[in-house]
Amino acid sequence: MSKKVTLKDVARRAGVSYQTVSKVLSGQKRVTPEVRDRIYAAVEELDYRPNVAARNLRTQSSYLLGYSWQPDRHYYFNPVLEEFQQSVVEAAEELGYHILLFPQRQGQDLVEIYQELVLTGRVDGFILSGLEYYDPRVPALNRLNVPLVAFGRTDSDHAFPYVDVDGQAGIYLAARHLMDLGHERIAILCWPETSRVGTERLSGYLQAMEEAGLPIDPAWIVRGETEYDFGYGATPQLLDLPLDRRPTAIVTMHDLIALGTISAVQERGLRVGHDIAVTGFDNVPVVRYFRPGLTTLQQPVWDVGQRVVQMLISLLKNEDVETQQVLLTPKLVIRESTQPYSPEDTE
Amino acid sequence: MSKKVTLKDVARRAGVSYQTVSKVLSGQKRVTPEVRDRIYAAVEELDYRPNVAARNLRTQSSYLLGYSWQPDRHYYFNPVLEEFQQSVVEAAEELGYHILLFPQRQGQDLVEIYQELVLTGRVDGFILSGLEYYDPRVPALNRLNVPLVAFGRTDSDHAFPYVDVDGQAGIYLAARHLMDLGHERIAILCWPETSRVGTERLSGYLQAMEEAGLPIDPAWIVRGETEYDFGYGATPQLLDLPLDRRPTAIVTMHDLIALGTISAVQERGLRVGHDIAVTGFDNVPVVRYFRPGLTTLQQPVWDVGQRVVQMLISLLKNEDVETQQVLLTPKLVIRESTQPYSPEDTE
DNA sequence: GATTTTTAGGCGAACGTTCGCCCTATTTAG
DNA sequence: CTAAATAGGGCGAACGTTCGCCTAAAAATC
Repeated sequence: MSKKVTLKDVARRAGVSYQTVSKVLSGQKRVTPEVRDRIYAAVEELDYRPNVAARNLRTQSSYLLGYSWQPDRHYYFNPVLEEFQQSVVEAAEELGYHILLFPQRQGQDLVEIYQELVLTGRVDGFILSGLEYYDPRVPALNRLNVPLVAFGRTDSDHAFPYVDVDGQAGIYLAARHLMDLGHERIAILCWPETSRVGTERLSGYLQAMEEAGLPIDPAWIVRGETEYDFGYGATPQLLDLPLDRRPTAIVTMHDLIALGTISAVQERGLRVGHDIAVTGFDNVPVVRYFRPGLTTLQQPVWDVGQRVVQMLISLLKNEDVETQQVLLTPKLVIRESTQPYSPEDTE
Repeated sequence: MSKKVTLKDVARRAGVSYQTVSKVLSGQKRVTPEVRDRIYAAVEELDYRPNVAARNLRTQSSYLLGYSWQPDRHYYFNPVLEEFQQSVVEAAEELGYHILLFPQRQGQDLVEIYQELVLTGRVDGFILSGLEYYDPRVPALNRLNVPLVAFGRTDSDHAFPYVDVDGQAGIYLAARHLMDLGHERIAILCWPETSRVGTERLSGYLQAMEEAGLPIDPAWIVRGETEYDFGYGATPQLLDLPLDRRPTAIVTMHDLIALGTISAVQERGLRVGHDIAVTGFDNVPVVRYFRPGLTTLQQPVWDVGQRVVQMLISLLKNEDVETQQVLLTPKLVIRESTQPYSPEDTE
């Protein structure tokens, strides 16, 4: 392989100084058309590309955005983050940036890892996802004065730029939809109180119930941590309630919880949809393979990714960003798991 | 934020030249213990980290490995590549490298994209996945003289380093397992002939049948492209065969195909496992939620990722790599979808 | 026609490393 | 006791850009 082509090679061929070539290529200087053409011809003939290491050193930036996600090592299934990542990669490339992936092993000091990447100048900024209450990364990165934009929010102590999907509005939509179908006794399977996302989604349920003037039986709010197993395990105790307290609809935090619930409902011989309506969250691809089709909420994940990157790069360029906090609304996808409530039916 | 700390800052504090600091930190020079301690103390106090842009410029390398995967934009579900990516990220970091992600939009010139990253010095090498017959990336990168290691093989025209899972051995294992259970009429749902992975897996089936001296009815080999829908759609035509030609077991190329098959079998009122045994491939996480449990093949994906990275980095360092072509065997995971063949049963 | 402004392009410096070579003082060998 | 070897550390240069400033010629102004 031939040696690397540099600015000097181009300059020699075009008969100008290499600094002039640099300026012409970056559009910072106008020159006579002849010189311009000579330069571009030389670039073409030599197949010149600027060396990023040199540019990075000079401009003190890496044009790299750090990103990391923490999967459960024994359970790879996260279509939402998968789509988010892909969106982020494309958006970054369009703006001349790339995504640098780094690991976040459990047990290792998170902040340390992020700090290392900043101090070595590896990355210009970070994309965060999977935030929880009091996420240590936000204050740490603020202290290091490094830009970040998150997919998701944390506690409101520190103001920081993010794009998030409004889980409250989502569950509110689901609950309203059920009420429109005539359901009044609506239960919810939700995540532990320590989950910010869960708490927020729950509040959408509470809001919808309150607005509609529907009473909430404390037994209708069940908390759990796993996905399918939680739905499968928690549903029987809802179905065991006296008939006048038994919910006719179950809202869940996630599609997989909903699948567990549906399974439990079916094992009772109840009809999903009519007897017990069920909703999920995320519209994960595999729900396609289950019947009845699951009514669920679709997050505008691709859009989130695009906006996160655009916002982060604006921040890096010191452009002022209009809104630093964006909240997008999920879309209700209605399928067969939610049907009009018809009390005179089976059983 | 204070200014960046450089070698010169450390040197000034330690009372030596900055080049000496560099050499001590990289272990290239021995110095008196006192000087050594002074240097390390200064590093500690100033929290010094070497600047990677400068290092990259000087060493003419980026310590970045390029990786890209082409997902179906409207269908995010690829647990295997998800695990592979995570493995690769961790392995790279352990060896002082990072993964750079870049997009591969359809319709765009693949080779162009890879070339750009090489000529600008953005990456030192590439990790490839999702290879197909005559993959244009392999010869293109060879021509550019840039190291690559692939997860997967392509046609054997160009010898190149790869780590792959032996699909032939995998399907062979599945077929043998079915034979051990007494099955003799075994069908296979496979991918189009244009699929290298599919062709290879099919040959495992052919090998097992031949070794066992079992005849193959041409109707037992069905080809299709989608996943669940293919399994669901193609199975009835197998079940419609005259009883003496009807398969008692169906081997498939993928778990999702198997799920479609199971669904079709169940709709016929046949018992999955006993009447019709079914096997999948990949052991994707969601099979957990289906009953009966699916017998399938688990790829050692994590291991593949580790080896790919180790091999690539060895190549970059010009260390000689013993074996440039590694083939790992998948593990058969036996669940309820394969049971002993018992012909006197139902129907 | 003399002076000022603009234009085209050159030049030096710096970004923060790594690496080879050089020098001096000490140790070892003869 | 002298000559050679070694250890400790310094110094200059280079990696390939970008950026500000400078100069000479051409153009515009009075």
